[in-house]
Amino acid sequence: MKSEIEVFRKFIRNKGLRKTPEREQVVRAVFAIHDHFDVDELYVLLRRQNEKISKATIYRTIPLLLESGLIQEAYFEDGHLHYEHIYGHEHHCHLRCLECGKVIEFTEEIVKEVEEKVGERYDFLVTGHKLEVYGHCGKCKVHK
Amino acid sequence: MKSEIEVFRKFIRNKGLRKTPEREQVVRAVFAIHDHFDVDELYVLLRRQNEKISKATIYRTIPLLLESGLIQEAYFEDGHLHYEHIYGHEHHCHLRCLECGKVIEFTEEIVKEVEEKVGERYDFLVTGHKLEVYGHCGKCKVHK
DNA sequence: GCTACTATCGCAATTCGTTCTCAATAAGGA
DNA sequence: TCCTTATTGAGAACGAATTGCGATAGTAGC
Repeated sequence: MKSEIEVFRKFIRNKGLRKTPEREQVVRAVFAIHDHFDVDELYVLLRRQNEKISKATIYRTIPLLLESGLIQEAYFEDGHLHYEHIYGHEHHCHLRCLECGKVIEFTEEIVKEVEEKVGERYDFLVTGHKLEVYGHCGKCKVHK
Repeated sequence: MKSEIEVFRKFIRNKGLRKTPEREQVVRAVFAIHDHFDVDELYVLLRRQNEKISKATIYRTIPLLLESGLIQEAYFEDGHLHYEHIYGHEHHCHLRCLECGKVIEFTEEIVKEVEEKVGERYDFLVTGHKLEVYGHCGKCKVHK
C-alpha cells in the first residue's frame, strides 16, 4: 500500500497542481495526529516543529485532502469542523457522550447493508456514510 | 398528542423561563417549514410575516428548541448548521447527493439494532443516532 | 542549468455565522 | 398595580473561513 504522501503526490500530479513543501508538511501533520483534528491543531503542531506554514495554506490544503480521499469531515463542534484521516484506516462510526464529549470509534458491518438497500431503493450510487450514535457514557450516566 | 406550542410552553414553564410572543413566533415559524431549515430561513420567513424578531432572538431560541426535543441538528452545510423539527415526526435518516445536494429522508429499522449493540458494548445509555448516507443520485450519476 | 510563466505562498483584509453587550421593555409574582 | 428581573433588539465583537495581492518559487521548455 502506498504511503499517504505518495497518494497525495499522485493526486497533485494528476490535477496538474504543484508539489510544494508546504502542502506536504500539512499532509505529514495530518497523519502525525492519530485522532480527530481541526485546523488550529494542525497549525499549532506545525509551528511547534518550527514549520512556518500559514493558516491560509492549511485552509487551502484541506479541500485537496478531502478530494484526494485522504481525510474526511468527522463532525462540527465548538464552532468549527473537525476532520479525521481515512486513508489506511478501516471505516468506522462514532459513539459520542452528550455530557463529557468523549468520542469512541466503532465498526458495524450491518450499516453496509443499509447503504446497499437505500442506494437501490432511491437509485443512488452510494459512496459512503456517516453514522453517529449518541447518549451518555458509563461515567456520566451514573450521576443521574 | 399535544401541539408543538403546548409542548414548548410546558418546557418553558418547567424551566422557570418566561413565555414571550417572540419565542412562540419562532416555534410557529419552525413548524411552518416542512423541511430542513437554518436560522436565516427562519428570519426571512418571520420578516415576510411582518414579525420583527431579531436574529439574536432566533439564535437564543434554538437551544431551547433543541433541549425541549422539538428540533434537532440535521447537518452542517454551507458554513452553518441546518435543523429539522422532530416532534410528531418519525425518526429518519438522510440520503444526500454529493453533486446536486439533494437530500432524501428514509427510515431503516436495522439502525435501532446497531444502537442497542453498540450501547451494550461500550456501556452507553444510547439516546439516538444520526445516519447520513451519501453518493450520487440518479440524475447526477448519469453524467459520469 | 537557465529562463519564463504562473501557481502558490504569507499576510492582511474581508466575509459570514454566531455570540455578546447594554439600555429599554415587558412578563409575571407579590 | 407595582416591582423585580428575564428578555428583547440593535449593533459591536468575535472567531472561523475565504480572498486579494504582491512576493516567492515550482516546473516546463529551451
